[in-house]
Order: sequence, then structure tokens, then C-alpha cells
Amino acid sequence: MKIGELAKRSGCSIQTIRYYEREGLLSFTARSEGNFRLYDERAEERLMFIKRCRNLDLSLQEVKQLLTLSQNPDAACDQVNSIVEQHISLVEVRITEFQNLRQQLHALLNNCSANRTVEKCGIIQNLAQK
Amino acid sequence: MKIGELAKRSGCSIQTIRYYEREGLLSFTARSEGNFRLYDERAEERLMFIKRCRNLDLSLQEVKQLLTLSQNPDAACDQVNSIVEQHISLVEVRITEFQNLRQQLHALLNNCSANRTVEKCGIIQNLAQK
DNA sequence: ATAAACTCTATACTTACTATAGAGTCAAGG
DNA sequence: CCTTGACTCTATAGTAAGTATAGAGTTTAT
Repeated sequence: MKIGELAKRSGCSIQTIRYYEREGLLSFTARSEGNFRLYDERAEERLMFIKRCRNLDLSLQEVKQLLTLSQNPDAACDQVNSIVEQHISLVEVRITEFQNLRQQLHALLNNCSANRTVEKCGIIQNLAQK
Repeated sequence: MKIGELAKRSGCSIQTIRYYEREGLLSFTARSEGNFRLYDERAEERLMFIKRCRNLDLSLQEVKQLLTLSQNPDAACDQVNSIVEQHISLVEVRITEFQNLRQQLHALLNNCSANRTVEKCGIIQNLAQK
């Protein structure tokens, strides 16, 4: 199949697929006589693997590592666990940060509930003078 | 004061300060004979305003709008509220997304608690076949 | 006089794509 | 056979918010 069909089937854009190839996540494929990329099912599976990882917000770097590991079926899978665990920690840090942020923003909003001029707006005052 | 001192006092890097100037968040300052930027207290306050906004994760675009509004003391402050409110919504969406992510990642991790080979690793299988 | 510390501009890099421009390829219709 | 439209190709630039250089000039201390 050509890149357009793969894009449709996978839900990735054509540019993204070419980008993954450039970045070494997808290997170079066969080309048609007219130099069009040709993909088989294995390529589609690999792309879907990448897509699922990206939906979990794993970085392309992490995805690359997972792909390499998955090519190596006899290796111990500790590293796989470790990548996922590290990623969970990162996500949890982010959650905490954003929750703090939300609280601060709500506090900021409480400085100005009434319609006022900017000059007397508690929000601006707060940002300007803390 | 010169840029190095401003950087120290504000906790922003020198490059960041120059970047804010290029982006129009800080206005062009006076220069010394040798073409060094010279800052006064007002500039420092403006920079701290920006920094506080950035700590709340407001985009530079949003900060720019707030700065413009704060230069306009007699305007109604609805827009200020609206920027902050919109930002809160955005943060809340992010929190929800990351919480879902965390759950999915934990579920993924549960696919492989024992030491195994990559071939039999539930995580890889899960990512490969869903 | 010179060395160290500072500053200047311009440019490239980061992440994970997205969006063009300009050219080439291919299949169908007239 | 020609053309039109849909598709694909490469190369390049843009996004956000900085960070990190290179190579030059300036100021300060010794």
C-alpha cells in the first residue's frame, strides 16, 4: 500500500509517517518504480505500536527504545518496565504541578470577582506586586 | 543596571531577557556608550510580572495581553478575568488528561510484574496487539 | 598592557510534528 | 494522445519558549 492508504488506516498524517522514517522509528521501505513508498502489514503494525505509545505520551526517544527492545525477544524485560515506571513518575509529577497551578489560579481569580477597571483589578495588582 | 545584574535579581537568564525583548514583552531599553543594555526599576518590575505569569504557566501570548491591559488602567478588567478563567479551564483539561494517562500506564505496568523475556513481556504484547 | 569578566549579535538547537513550495507520477476521461 | 485531478516526492520553514553556542567588542582589575 502507498503512504496515503497507510495514513488513512493508521490515523497518522502522511507527514508524520515520513517524519518517523526520517527519525529512524520506521525503517526505509521499498519504493515503487515512480519512487513512491510501499508498505506492508508489518510496517502498519509497527506504526500502530508507535501510535499507541504516543497516546500514552511516551516520548519518541522512549518509543525508539521500546521498539529496539521488542526486536530482541530473548532479552530480559526489566528495561521495558523501567521505561514505563519512569514515565509514570513523570506523569505524576506533572499532575501534582498542575494541581498546584490550578489552586494558584483560582486564588488569583478570587482577587477580582466584581467588574472593575484594570487599575483596580486585584488580579493585575497581584501579578504586579507580589 | 546591566543585563547581568537584572538576570541575577530576577532569576531569569540573560538570554531569556534578550528573548523577551525580541518578542516585544520588554521594550527596548537605553544603551550605554558601549551598546550595553541599561535597565531601571520599572523594567525589573515588568520582568517580574512576566515571570510570575510564567510561573502560572500563562503563555507569552497571554502575558503580552495582560501587559497591554495593565498599561490601560481605565479599561474594564473583564478581559483580565477572562484570560485567567480560560487558562484555568485549560489546566483542568490537562489534569484530567494526565490522570487518565496515569491510569492507563498503571494498567500497562500490571501486564508484567514478573521478570520475563521481552518476548513474553505483557507490556510489549499489549502495545503490539491492542 | 593585558587578562578576566562581561556584553553584543546572529545563528542553531530542542520536541513532535505541521505546512507549505515546486516538482514528479499515475489513472481515468475525452 | 492530451489533459486533468489525485497522489506522491524532497526540501524547507514554522510552531513555543527558551537554551546554547561562535565570534566579536567592551569594561574592569591588576
